[in-house]
Amino acid sequence: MRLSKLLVPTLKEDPSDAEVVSHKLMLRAGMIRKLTAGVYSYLALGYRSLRKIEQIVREEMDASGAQEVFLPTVQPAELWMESGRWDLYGKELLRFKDRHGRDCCLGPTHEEVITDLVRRDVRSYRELPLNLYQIQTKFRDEIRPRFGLMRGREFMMKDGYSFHAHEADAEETYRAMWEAYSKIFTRCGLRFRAVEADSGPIGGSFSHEFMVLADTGEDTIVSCDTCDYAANMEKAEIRAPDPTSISAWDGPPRRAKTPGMSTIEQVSRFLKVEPWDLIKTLILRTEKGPVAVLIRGDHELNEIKVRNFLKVDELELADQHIIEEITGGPLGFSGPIGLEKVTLLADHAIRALPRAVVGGNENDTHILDVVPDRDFRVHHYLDLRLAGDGDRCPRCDGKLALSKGIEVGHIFKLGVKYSEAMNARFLDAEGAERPMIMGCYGIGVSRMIAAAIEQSHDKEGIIFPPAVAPFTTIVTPVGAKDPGIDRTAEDVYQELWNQGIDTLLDDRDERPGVKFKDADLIGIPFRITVGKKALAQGKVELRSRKTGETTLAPVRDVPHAVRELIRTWGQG
RNA sequence: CGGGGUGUAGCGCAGCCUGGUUAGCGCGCGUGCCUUGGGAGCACGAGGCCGCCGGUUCAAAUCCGGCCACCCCGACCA
Repeated sequence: MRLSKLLVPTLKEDPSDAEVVSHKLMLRAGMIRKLTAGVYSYLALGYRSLRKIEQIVREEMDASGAQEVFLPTVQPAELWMESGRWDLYGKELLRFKDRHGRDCCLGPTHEEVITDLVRRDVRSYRELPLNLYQIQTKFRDEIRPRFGLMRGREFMMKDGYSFHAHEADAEETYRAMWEAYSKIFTRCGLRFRAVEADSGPIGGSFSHEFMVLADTGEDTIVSCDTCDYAANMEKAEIRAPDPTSISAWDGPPRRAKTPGMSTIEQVSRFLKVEPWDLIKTLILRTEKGPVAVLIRGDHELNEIKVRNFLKVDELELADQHIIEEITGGPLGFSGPIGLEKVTLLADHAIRALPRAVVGGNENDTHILDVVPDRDFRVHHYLDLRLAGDGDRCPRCDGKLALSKGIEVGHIFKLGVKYSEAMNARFLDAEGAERPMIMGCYGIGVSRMIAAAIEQSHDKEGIIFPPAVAPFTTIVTPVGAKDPGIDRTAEDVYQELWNQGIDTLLDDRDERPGVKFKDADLIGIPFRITVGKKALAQGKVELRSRKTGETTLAPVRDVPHAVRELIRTWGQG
């Protein structure tokens, strides 16, 4: 295509309302424009990238045995009431009424619709398994959309759902999706990692997130420096410390006045001890009643772990009334000694404390020289905290390290949550009626563009991997008054298209500097510069956006040379 | 939803505190000359309901009130 005919409104300056690089660069490169908060229009370049990613997703999904369908965006409330999510989903679900006053919503996801579709037409185990997917616009009315395509309200997503007669079959598809996702992200030229994720209260299932590695990512990845264990923050397990060799303190506990000192920082400074000598006593409220959780002073609670152990949905810090009722003391001075009324959970690290400081369950009082299991009794020692740099790997002797990523894919074994709620049943070989076992598999297609840019850019602009670039090459004639240059540029351009390489021709009447800057900004992987000097030898220049390396090639060799560059792109 | 901030030409901004010429600057845009290997130069020019509504005043981009939009931080972390 000819750049002179495309709408590519590049910007020299950063738009004031963009914060992250991918957002700034996509705006500057003329790929997208904002319509309203979290909602973007795709211009030619942005849409080409989007479609390239879609196509890769489509090819790999089809190859994995899934079939593409297209489901409605507007969905009736009844379906959501049936699954129970009409009340649960919250304000992210954009609701409205049609002209007849019927409640409707814009689909933020499609479990209900797909389950409804399948339950109507599938009766027998002979028709299973099924794996259906679509690539479609989703709308989630996020509290605070931000970062451009990274966290929009309207976005493009590939969502897939599978239906099975047996667990084993569901797991096989799960693995197939894992493979397909790995191929997709690899083909897109992304550096990524699949990490274990928490599967929530649905139970017994498992889940993986696919994270694009980027320092600017919003999500934290916990990974082992030795083995291939990797998990997200919620899920990351920590190996318990070895039984301590330090003999416990044999003196009695002492009470100390700590006026107004209720935070870990205040108490440790005041008593001249380290934060890891303290025990935080957290009183939590759940729908099954209050519990107390002990965490070392320098550690942080992982609420998901508590939730999963207790099998509760609601979990929050108790208010001061509950705290006083449970502990007899005010908020900020809770401790495990004498806590008889509640279950007491403790992180593994507590057991290894030889001589700790705890709250006194009395205003302005802490207790020193406390020995766990001697001075108070813990009901369960568990892994209850968030992983940190240097914690021990649960699978090997390695150490855990934290890094940042952008979630671009999530695969999930759903089980029978929706099939049960919505009565999606089949008859098995014995003639018994059973709910279908489901899996669901998502890819944030539009987010992948942003992730690719976050991962790959420089001061000049975007550095697109060839597979997701709006165009693979750009032919840039410089020296406008020379008809030989224009003709050669035209020839190269035609030849590249003839050979199936999508190419942009910068036929604008602009100075070379402008063309170069724009080509770099929009991140076309390879630039073919047609200029006087090289052309005198019958050659053109071939430049890699990524490495900046330039080589000379005879005109007829260009398509071959480009293919070679694409092939070796990832190794540069 | 709580807190903070910003709305002035297509984009980025100044002006506002201390009301008073024709509301400026850079980029971009148009025309012409010139230039042509990393966002050139000169000249001329077009382009503004100063977010919206109301109030104060002889007079409002500027002061006051309300509304709207957008951005940032936070939103069960002792």
